[in-house]
Amino acid sequence: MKKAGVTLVDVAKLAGVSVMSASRTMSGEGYVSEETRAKVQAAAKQLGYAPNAAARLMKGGKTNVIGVVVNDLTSSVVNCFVTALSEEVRKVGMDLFIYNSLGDMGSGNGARISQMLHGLWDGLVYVLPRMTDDYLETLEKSSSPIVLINYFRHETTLPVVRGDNVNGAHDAVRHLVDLGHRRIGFVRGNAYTGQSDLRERGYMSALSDAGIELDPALVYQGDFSQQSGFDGARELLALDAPPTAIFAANDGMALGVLNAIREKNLRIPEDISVIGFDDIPTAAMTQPPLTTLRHPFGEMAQAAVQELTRRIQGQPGRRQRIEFPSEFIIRASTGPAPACSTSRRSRRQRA
Amino acid sequence: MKKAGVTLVDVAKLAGVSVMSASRTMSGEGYVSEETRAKVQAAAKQLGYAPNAAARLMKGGKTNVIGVVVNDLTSSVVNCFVTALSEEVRKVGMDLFIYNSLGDMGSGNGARISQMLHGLWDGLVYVLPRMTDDYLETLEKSSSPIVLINYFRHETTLPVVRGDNVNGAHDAVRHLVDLGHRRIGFVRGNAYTGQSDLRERGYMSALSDAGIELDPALVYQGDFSQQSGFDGARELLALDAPPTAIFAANDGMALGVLNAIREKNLRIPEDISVIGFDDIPTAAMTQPPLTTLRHPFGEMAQAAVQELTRRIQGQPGRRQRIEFPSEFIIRASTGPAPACSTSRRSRRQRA
DNA sequence: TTGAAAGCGCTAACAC
DNA sequence: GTGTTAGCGCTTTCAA
Repeated sequence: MKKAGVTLVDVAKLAGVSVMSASRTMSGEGYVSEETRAKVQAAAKQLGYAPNAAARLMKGGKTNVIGVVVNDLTSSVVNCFVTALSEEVRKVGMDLFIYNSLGDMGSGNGARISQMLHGLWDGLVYVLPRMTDDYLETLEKSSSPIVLINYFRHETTLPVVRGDNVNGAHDAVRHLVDLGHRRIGFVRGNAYTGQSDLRERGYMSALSDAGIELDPALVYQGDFSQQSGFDGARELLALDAPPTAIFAANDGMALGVLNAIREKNLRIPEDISVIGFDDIPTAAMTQPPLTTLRHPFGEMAQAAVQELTRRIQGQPGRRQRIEFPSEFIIRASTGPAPACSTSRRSRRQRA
Repeated sequence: MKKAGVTLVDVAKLAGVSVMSASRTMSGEGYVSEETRAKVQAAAKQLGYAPNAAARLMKGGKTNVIGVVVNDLTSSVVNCFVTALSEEVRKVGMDLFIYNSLGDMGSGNGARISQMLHGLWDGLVYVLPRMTDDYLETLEKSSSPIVLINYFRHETTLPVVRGDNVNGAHDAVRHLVDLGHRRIGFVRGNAYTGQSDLRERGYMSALSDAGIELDPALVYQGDFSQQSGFDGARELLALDAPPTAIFAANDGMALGVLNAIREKNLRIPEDISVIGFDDIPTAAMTQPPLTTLRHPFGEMAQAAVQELTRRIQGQPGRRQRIEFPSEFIIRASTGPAPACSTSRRSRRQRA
């Protein structure tokens, strides 16, 4: 381990050349004779030289680094976005650094981050941000290019890449209706990000399109956690007229729903159908595999990176809002409504 | 949105003071009169001034930022460490930035990262690194403080914080033996990180301590994925003398094992017991909840950060190897060996 | 309490 | 091809 503080001057001195030749060798720009290059490289290696990034940046150059800020890295959705972003960013020859705000999206923290960003990043992406108004204001004033992914709460001047929630949820519930379900439960997430509300809107519109009246008893307030999905399903299944299908506002809660159903020894999907949202990796591996919806992570990440690089290069942003339809993924957790469903029962009553 | 490139000179000019006063105001160090301070702050706000981090760093100051490099952010274990590190780092008043190498731990990439690190981070943590020898060499030569978490492959001069794998695995298998199991399957992970081997060593030593001969047919080569756990369990259960318990080298594979068992309509743990390793969040939410082992993420993260900050402050590292015992978490996926187990059968044969 | 000057490590621009 | 000069934005001297 060499001492810190080896500078280009040291390398040049040892190699017996000028600082500029050393610089050219290290950065790979401009003409250097093979001989000089070799000498410099040898010297650099011997001294354990590492270029000082800060000094390089100071020349006003791009850092080729994009930062992404998230609230909570344990969220599968966030994870999918971050991984997709890593790949996209790499494709355009840049690097991605991730900052986990651990949920602290207060304005003080916002100021901290936007300070750190200045000069160290070429641009910033916020994934699923859940920030205070102050924070948003700080960002809007920032001089660095910024793109938000899946931000829904307020109007903003910042560019936003979004997945569609309403239509996706509508499709899902419509699918259940088409399968003959009439009593369809909904498990809400918390309101932080605004996504749960949108998904609920899709749920309601699909019901109303099908002429089914909304039964408030079938809507449970969860918090996006698996546990809350479990609790919610337990409650819904205990109703006098339990649902024959449950739509959860995210996959995490849907997993809890599956567990609760299994606990009651009901079969999926014969007795009850389940749909989630997000298509987290586990969703494909449950038993039965979960029918769900997904935002197109890859495409959204690509759009965000494109929009960001455009702005980094000083070109005008192309679009202020880029919306992607969600994909409906039908797996084995949904099936025809059971024969003993409400519709059948009502028919019997008529008879 | 203000134009980029607002500098301290601009602020000072607008405020009608010297650059130094502006600097002192912004950094909060040194004496500035209330009046000057107010003027400067007003000017800064009006111009949308943000200090240029790069320039600050160049003065050789600390950045108060620690970087963590991971291979794969989708791994739950990595995720747990990263989150724990975020918290620890924040506790000591620093910030954590995460870099996802996406599995590219070749030496070229290593050089890239260690270049970026230089000057931008005060120190680096590598979590579960799976790097080439070249890469490791680059790191060892680096002048920045570095700590590795859960690195097992080679000897290194870098400080390493490790979880114990051998004894943990030994405990787990010993537990099964105590419950009467004699035929215990093992599902290996791939060898990249060296952890699977260590866990297997614990498995073998526990068997041999109990006087059980190792049956190679009971060891399946997986790759840490849920799918491979599923495949492995299928194969083991199809044996003429199937195991009454399966120990998987990680929780992901254990989840696959659970699915395969369920698919065969066997009961857990009445017919067959399952143990995983890592205690990923889902492990507590399976049905039945998974018996497993965990590295103490929080304590390990704390140790890593402590060791790193010590080195950042120029103090000598306290220890080169810090090892933590793993915790054995008994949940409901393990139980007494079934009555029709091999031991019983052999007794019958004797009779 | 404030300001002027010097310089951090590097590279763009211009000579040689 | 190579070297010299200047300066990025900031802070650490030191002097006023």
